[in-house]
Amino acid sequence: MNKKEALESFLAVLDIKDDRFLKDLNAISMLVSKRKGEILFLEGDKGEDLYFVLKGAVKIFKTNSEGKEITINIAQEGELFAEIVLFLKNTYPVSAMAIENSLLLAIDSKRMFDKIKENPEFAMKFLGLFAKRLNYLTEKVKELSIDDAKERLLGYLNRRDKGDGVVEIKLPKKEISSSIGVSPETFSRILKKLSEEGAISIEGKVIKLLK
Amino acid sequence: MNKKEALESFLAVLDIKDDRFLKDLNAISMLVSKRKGEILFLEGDKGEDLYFVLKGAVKIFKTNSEGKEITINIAQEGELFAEIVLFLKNTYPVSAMAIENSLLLAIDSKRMFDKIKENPEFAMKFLGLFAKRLNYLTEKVKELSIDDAKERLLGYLNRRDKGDGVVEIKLPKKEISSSIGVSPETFSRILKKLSEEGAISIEGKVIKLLK
DNA sequence: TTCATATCTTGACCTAAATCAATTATTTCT
DNA sequence: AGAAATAATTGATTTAGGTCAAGATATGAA
Repeated sequence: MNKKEALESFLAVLDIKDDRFLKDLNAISMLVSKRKGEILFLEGDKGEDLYFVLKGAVKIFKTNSEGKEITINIAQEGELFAEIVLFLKNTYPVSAMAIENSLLLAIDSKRMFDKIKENPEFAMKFLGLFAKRLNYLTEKVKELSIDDAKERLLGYLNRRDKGDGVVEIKLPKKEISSSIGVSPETFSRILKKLSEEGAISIEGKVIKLLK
Repeated sequence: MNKKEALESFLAVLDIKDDRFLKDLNAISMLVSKRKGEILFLEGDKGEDLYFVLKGAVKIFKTNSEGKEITINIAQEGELFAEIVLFLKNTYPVSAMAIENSLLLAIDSKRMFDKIKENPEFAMKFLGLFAKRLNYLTEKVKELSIDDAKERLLGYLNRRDKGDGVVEIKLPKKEISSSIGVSPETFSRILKKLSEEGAISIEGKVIKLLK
């Protein structure tokens, strides 16, 4: 994938159809590739870039003083992350690690901020994007505090069901378990139990939601 | 408080200093007062208003199928809530209840949306506001999944310490406990334990953070 | 002020899910 | 292909914090 294609897919996600921003965006962004396991930034790092995922997957996570970790989100193809640096200048409030070999578009947040200010169209797109993100996090807060592990796992699967009840597990299970706030052991046990209860069927990396 | 003062304090929070929006905003908003315990809206309700708290406190919460409840946020004087309806049209994704007798400014979201579209200044303010909210929720997700009840309670107190180590508990303890995702019993026990350990001292509604 | 209602505290008990430990599978690298 | 490393499963054990119950305080209405 070349830079032009990258920018086009970024604009497509923002739902901006004409090409007049291509040159502008080209000047404030660059392609970067990261190998699986590479850290992009850690919480507290100074940094100025927001990212758009062209290929691969990046885990956004937080760690506490005891070394425990929670995955806030896994950004995959077509998703933005760290866009918060547009407004909380200077330091990243989360950490990010590539969990697959990934190709990313790194966008300079200061200059992107100016673009947003100059173009109400961008501002509205970002507002819509932030609203979705707020909704996602609100739901996550709810699940983590009042839904049990089984409900959270079913929630995860249901959100990925496109209507046919078939969900392909593309990420390592330990990443999924961390993203629903559950230990890998518990994840494994619940999956087994759901299968025994007849709620799902498991064939390799494909899970079918029954009933 | 009259309508003009209400609008002025709303604009002050948005950090907009001139008065040119006063008339516009007047046309799309109204003062409403709610008694303690009154529901403003429930999750799933159709609704078009976002709110600004002039006086009192409003609990924003979510409930699951088993009737368990988590407080997402308690909006107090000078805070906006339900601003998400600006972008997720039609239905509220959370519920809201006045937990004190409250005076609110209800703002029509459709017409506010148009104002934001017309005035990049508004758009940027809302983006900044959303960014803060995203940060708050991200921190909350982290606390709920990897911090224990004691750390969450200390986090709550520390965020309210303005530097002198003195925190006044203005809200009912059961509201605070729900907002940190803990049962009232556990809340009570941890407070006692912290006091015994010498980490805090409690004098009525005032808690002093020692160390 | 007094009665009624709601909130808070404390104790006893229980349970969901984490942790620890040991295999077993699956990737990845040479 | 084979070895080494990483991920996933399963069992045994522990524990943080929820629930239930009872009593103590506090709040508010008449």
